[in-house]
Amino acid sequence: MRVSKKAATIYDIAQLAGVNPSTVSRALTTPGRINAKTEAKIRAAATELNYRVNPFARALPTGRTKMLAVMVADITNPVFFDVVRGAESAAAEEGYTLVIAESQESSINEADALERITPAVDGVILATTRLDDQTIQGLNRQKPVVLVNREVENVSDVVPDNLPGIKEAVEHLAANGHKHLAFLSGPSASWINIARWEALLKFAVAYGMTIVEIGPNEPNLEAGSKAIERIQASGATAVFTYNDLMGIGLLRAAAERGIKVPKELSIIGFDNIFGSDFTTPPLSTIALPLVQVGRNAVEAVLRQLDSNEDVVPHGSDLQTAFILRGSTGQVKA
Amino acid sequence: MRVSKKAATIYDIAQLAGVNPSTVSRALTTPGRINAKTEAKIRAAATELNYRVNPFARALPTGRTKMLAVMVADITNPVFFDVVRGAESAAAEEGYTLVIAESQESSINEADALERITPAVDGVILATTRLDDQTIQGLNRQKPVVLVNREVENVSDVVPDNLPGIKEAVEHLAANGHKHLAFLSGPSASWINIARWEALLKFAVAYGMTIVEIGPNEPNLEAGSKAIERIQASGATAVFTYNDLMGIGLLRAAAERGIKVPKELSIIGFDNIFGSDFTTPPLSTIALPLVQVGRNAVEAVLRQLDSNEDVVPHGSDLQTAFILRGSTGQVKA
DNA sequence: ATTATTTTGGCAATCGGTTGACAAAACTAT
DNA sequence: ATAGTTTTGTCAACCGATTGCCAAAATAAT
Repeated sequence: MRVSKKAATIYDIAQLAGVNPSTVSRALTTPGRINAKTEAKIRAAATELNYRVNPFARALPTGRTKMLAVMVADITNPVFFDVVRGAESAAAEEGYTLVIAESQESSINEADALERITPAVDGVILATTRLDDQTIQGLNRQKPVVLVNREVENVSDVVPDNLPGIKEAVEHLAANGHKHLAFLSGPSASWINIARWEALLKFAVAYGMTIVEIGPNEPNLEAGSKAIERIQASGATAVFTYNDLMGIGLLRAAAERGIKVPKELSIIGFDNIFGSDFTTPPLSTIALPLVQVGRNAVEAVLRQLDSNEDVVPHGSDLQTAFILRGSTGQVKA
Repeated sequence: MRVSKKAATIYDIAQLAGVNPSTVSRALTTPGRINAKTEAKIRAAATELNYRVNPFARALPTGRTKMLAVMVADITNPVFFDVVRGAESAAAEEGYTLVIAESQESSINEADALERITPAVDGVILATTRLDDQTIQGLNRQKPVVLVNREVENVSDVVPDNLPGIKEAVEHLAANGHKHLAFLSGPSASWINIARWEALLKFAVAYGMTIVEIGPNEPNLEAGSKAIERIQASGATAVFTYNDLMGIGLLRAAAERGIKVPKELSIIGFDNIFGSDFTTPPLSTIALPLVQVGRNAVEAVLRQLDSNEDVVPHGSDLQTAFILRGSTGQVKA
């Protein structure tokens, strides 16, 4: 067994400083409560002993662990990179530590992982959860929950406004002569998938275009590639994919079959993930302010924790935006 | 404040089952210690109350938290995601939870974050740390440490063998008529950077080629792009970049200047990150078995934890491999 | 039937902090 | 100088589990 001269405790400090342990606790946690000189002495002793508060000992009476959980469906999905990054930095600023868990796109794993982690954290951020509304509401009764890209009644969320980005994108296609659109959809249980579809539907109709949904599909490269036949069969000249990963898959499949993008087919993804501009042509996409989403999610959790509000009102000032790159263009003459 | 009917404790179970709390603890943690019938009754009560052990209460007497920390330099660097993924799944299998912290490529942040997290975990995995050897050895005295892609005396590590992949790559270049190589190096403090350079040097010389080091550089896209002039000036016909990110940056800069890859310049990255095959041409690279690296790192930590070994011997059976894609080819006639 | 042995479960101390209640000390005001 | 207030630090209970020790109960052996 690692011997590791075990960490100093407040009792060690108390002895060194010649005061009671509870005085040490007060000096360290409630500045001002204790006489300045005594506090200085205690702080000096703490420094000398290289004291670090034992987070578990503290968590026991207070119930606060200073940890937040982020649940993601797939840790290798680049969408999460930025969300996690934003969350990480916001959490660190407030002295919180992030715990990241992965559900591997399965609601069973997700429930499991959540059960393991929930007791250990002060709040939970669910990014692309597959849980049903009831489960989420139940969880929210135990610990503050914030949803990313999903809305559930009585649960806080951070959902950038879909409409601006989708509107711009549809406008762009209309301006380039497209008449027939397709949406290569993602998991049917995905709230954001439905939200995207509904917004697309609305704008396509508004601009006098037809649109069909092709799916559901797994939200990955492979599913994007495999869909090429159905896309072609649909007669659509432009296709939105549920996410960039699928868009990239589709781009590849098109290249393999000699289908020219954007000449014969325009492709627009969602998310603007890392690497979406590495492709040839670079993928046009509807970008989410992912870093800010992560930050806002942490803030929302902490707000619930600090205040006694049970629910933070829906809605955020975050917006999507269309990023025009090379995978979209004029419809074939 | 969230009311949350507070979680059931072993005392609640004890009352419901009509036994002593310590009996509950034994029944739940030491199967067999308690009469089967009593244990069944206790388990039933636990299930009925939806009991979850409070990890903090448990951690206090045992000192074990069932959590492991993974420290990464940059959470947006795709290299880490596979490592984290591997680590996550290995940890989950053993009932451990991963805590991920980011140093943002700064040794000060890293020391800070480590100080915050170390008391809360049973072991630490350092991926691309910027800490110096002494600090790492000091940390290793407190908690088991496993290094990824770095070696420090008396500290365990997981380092795939560089040589096979580099050898293959250099051979490939030699077979294609290259005579002058360059290595676009990464951070000078990076152990793996030095290891890669030394291996390249060795094989370049062995195959009768010249090689120069160009750097140090930040390990990101931008630094790769900015290096294009120096690469050209060096007269090298093939360049290895410290990582794929830099290789992709270089690829882009080359495209912008009309330099044909691989006709005029061959480029080989390291790591085989997500997206390295999205580029045009797709990037040839030296792949690390990153997922397995993550898994092995967790295993190494747990081995130290379970046994009383203080150090696990260096070396692993993991290897690098050259992945031939489109960014390398025959030297210009 | 009695003693020896093994199981089983309860008691109580412990981990390292936090915090309400309270008394001693210090300070203020009259 | 005395009573009234405020400040400061101590005491002790508590958070929820774990675990060594021990006695009671059950079982086995003679």
